[in-house]
Amino acid sequence: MIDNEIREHIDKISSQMRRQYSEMLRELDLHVGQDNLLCKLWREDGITQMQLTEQLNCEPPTVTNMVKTLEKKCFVYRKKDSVDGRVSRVYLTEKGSAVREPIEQMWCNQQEKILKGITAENRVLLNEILQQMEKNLR
Amino acid sequence: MIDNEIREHIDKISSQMRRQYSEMLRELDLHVGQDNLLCKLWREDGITQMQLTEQLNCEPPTVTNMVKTLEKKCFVYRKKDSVDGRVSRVYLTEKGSAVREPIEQMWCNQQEKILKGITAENRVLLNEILQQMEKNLR
DNA sequence: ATTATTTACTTAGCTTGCTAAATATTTATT
DNA sequence: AATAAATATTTAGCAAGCTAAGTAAATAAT
Repeated sequence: MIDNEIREHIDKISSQMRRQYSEMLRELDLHVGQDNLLCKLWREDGITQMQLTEQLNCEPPTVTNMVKTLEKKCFVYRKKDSVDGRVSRVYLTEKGSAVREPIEQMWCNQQEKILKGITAENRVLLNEILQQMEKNLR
Repeated sequence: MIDNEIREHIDKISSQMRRQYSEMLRELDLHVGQDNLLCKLWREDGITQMQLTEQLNCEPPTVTNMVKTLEKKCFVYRKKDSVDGRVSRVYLTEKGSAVREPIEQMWCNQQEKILKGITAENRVLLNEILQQMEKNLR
């Protein structure tokens, strides 16, 4: 069945991508997934952990742990919100800002690699289909 | 950039799929990923841990741990190979065979869900593109 | 035959990701 | 004002997945 093949392809592509990202990120002393968290801070520095859980689509303890390890490695730091004492805001350090370029370069390379041999029209179509699939999962 | 969108879509789809599988598998007392391991045994019972690492495309310690927890929960059992003393073979228990149907049903439902609204021709095309992408990653 | 290398697996220790339960602060109720 | 409920985060504990380093058995080299 083709539907089954599609599910298996997606499974394999995502796990293989993850593995390759993992390898490349190691050189920057980062773990897979941490690049996505930093990306949210590049877009808006100082967002709350709650906003991170929403944007990363994960659970609060995951953010707590990720931020904690990123803090230990000096990519980010935390500061309590001055108005709401419950809220913890996450900020980039210089080191956290500095890895932006190599990470974006890495993403770019990976995109090129994965889409090699696929025509421009097919990329557009693929994007539409994936958008539909993403919507279907919500 | 559309290439960047595609990468992000794949990221989101796979993590969302994983999350939903996780939820459904909990009812069967299984963790996400364990369904894939069991699947290999349905195809061929009694394969070695080495074969599992190849087929699951993961590292030996991952298989060791997964098999260990699946053994603890009585889905599989291990037996040393009679010829080669290094080799450990993994076998399904009755319980491990019994979850095949609900798991395959779950996969089937998820496939239907994710491909809703995508035409038959587009599914064929999507499958071809994904196949290409998978090859690109090797 | 003995030693060295390869192969299959395990152990220890890490991070992501989860759930369930706890803490602390803020807001809503009474 | 005192109490209850909601919100943001943390802690504890689990499993997947990884790397690096260890064990044990089989094979190759001397």
